[in-house]
Amino acid sequence: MASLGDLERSVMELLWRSDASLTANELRDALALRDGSTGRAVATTTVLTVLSRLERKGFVSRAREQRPHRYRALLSREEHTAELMHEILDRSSDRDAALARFVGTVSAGEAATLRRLLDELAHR
Amino acid sequence: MASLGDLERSVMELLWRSDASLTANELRDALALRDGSTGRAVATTTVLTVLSRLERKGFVSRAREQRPHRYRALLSREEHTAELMHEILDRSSDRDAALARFVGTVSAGEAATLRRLLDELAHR
DNA sequence: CTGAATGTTCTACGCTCTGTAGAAGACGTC
DNA sequence: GACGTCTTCTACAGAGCGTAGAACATTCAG
Repeated sequence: MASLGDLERSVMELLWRSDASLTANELRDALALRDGSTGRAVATTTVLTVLSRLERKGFVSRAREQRPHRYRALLSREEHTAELMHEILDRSSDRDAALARFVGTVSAGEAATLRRLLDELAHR
Repeated sequence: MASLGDLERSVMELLWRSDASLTANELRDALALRDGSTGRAVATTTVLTVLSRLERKGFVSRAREQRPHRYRALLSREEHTAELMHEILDRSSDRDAALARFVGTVSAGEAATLRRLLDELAHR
């Protein structure tokens, strides 16, 4: 999976947060509002360029029928995160050893969550 | 954690595979040998530049006392993988949801491995 | 139907990262 | 102190990203 730049990531965050699809101008406004003064003030064309690149990279889809075009994330944030985790595991020569390290470093709460998830998985 | 380019990653792979620390020339030779014809033939200075950058990024340490300098990975490959997985989880707004997606997509064998690891964790 | 407003694509530029390596400098040895 | 070995300095090209104006396309009000 391709990696994301800062602005690309910000745009994806907004798309992930929004169930509905968004337009370039909505995204520009949301970027400007986010975090108040920290928020980026970017031109609409900038957002459109980023969206084109995100589309090319396979992160968003675009509804071309409507005007203005509406964009939405192809994967949910969680799916995206899960995919990245698998990708990283795939790069490791020994997946089990890497998993062991990972499990060894999760918090107690997360260990409990993992147990619960694995139980649910087993009982289905 | 900074990301790695192709050559940087190849060098890290070699350092991870080797318990001992290696010199720039050893790494150059290993790169040339690896995968036969696919192996990269790079100049020693290229390797040294990459090693300097890896040192700056905090991936390798260098023994400056000896000549030639010897380099070794600061983290094991598994530690590195585990760190990356945490980093990705940290970026997710809902770690539990992301974990759930992840667990939902692991193979049966890996699920079993995870259970075993969590059991060991509990009994210690 | 036409002009204005709105939206999209094209083009471009500067910055940073990475691969690449020669040139120049440092070091140890004979 | 000269020679070979090793390291640092400097440099450059290509790609990715943020940035956005200029040019083109579409829609809509009148």
